[in-house]
Amino acid sequence: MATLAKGADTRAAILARALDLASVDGLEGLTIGRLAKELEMSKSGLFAHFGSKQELQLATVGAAAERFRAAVIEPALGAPDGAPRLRAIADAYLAHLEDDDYYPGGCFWAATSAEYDDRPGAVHDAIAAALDTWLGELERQAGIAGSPDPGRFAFELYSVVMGANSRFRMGGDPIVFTYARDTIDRLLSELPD
Amino acid sequence: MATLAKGADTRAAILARALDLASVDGLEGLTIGRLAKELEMSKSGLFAHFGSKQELQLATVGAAAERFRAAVIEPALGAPDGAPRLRAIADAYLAHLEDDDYYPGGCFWAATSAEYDDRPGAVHDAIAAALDTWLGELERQAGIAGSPDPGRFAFELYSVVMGANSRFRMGGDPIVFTYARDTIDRLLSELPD
DNA sequence: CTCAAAAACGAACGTTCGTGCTTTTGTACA
DNA sequence: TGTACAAAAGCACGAACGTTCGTTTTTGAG
Repeated sequence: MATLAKGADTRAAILARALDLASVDGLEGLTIGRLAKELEMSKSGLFAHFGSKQELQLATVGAAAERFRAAVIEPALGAPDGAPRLRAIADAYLAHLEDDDYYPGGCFWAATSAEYDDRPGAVHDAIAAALDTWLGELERQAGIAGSPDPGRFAFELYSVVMGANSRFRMGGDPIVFTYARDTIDRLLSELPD
Repeated sequence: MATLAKGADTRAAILARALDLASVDGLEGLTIGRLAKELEMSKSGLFAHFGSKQELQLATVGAAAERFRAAVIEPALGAPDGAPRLRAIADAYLAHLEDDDYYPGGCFWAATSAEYDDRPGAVHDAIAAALDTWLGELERQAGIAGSPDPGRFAFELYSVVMGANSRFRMGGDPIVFTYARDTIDRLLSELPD
């Protein structure tokens, strides 16, 4: 009983590769022809799994959300709510930026949110929803941790980890991770008790 | 004597429009055909000004650097070196994000640096150089202001203003500008005397 | 073993991409 | 007024884009 769901497996393989390509070239630069060539299958065969490029893009966003949850959110679920959870999430995020085995093009959300911030449509909405979910979780945990302004806290945390991604991608100097961790230390130390 | 340098004027008009398009669709999404259509001129006529798409992209990056300097750096030159200069730069940056008359797609550098962080080549290098210049100026001013770690200071300042751009573009809630200004207040208040 | 459904394929479509070549237009100066 | 030169246009090209079609291969259930 080698493979139960052959079609679903292929689809998963397509999306895994699509994630890598999109983190480098964006969701517009993600091309059906190139994706098919890399997977050694035909354009039309690949295309049939999604029916349109937009559906492929949406499926890729969904797969990115899954991978992000597995790499960043779930490892942090062992930490207690509040400040420890916030630290665990931030650590997991920064760690997965330093790990080349994840997106070869850095944070998928940094790349695609900058790409789609001005393009209305379903893809924009899907990315915005994923980011809101993440920021909402940061805000929720900041509230539990006793932050006087959880929205502001979540914004600062988001900014510094995204800034580290941006600067590391462009400048290549890993010292930005130290900067980011120091800033996170300070942010967390300002929380009550 | 209506126009002295007709060719140069056309070129400047092309680049001004290219800046707007690129801030929305990126430097890859910037297309010679579309740019020509919007300016009501022929593809080939426009193309002749640059000779290649990459030259157009590089010229656009140069024009973006000029516009950025005019909108953000020069208005801040009236403020004294150090903390006041840093505040003036940050204020000018945030103000020009709120002004729709500048890039309709938000910060040009946020959009294009995310786009090109993994594409090696001359365009990447030009963007990286412009960002390094800006961050270098922040770092220099932080040093003058007496920051114990100017590199870290510059990183934090960069992260928070870029985070404001990113969140405002995607979420649309202008409260992030308040968040950013509060964070900048705190950063500056930590500088000696 | 059969056979229908699912999956993948190959070829072609209309369009747009960047880029080259040739020709027309406009303008400054002799 | 004629000429030289820069600017813009016109036209065509090969390649790649997303998409559609009809066909072939693979697969799992009866």
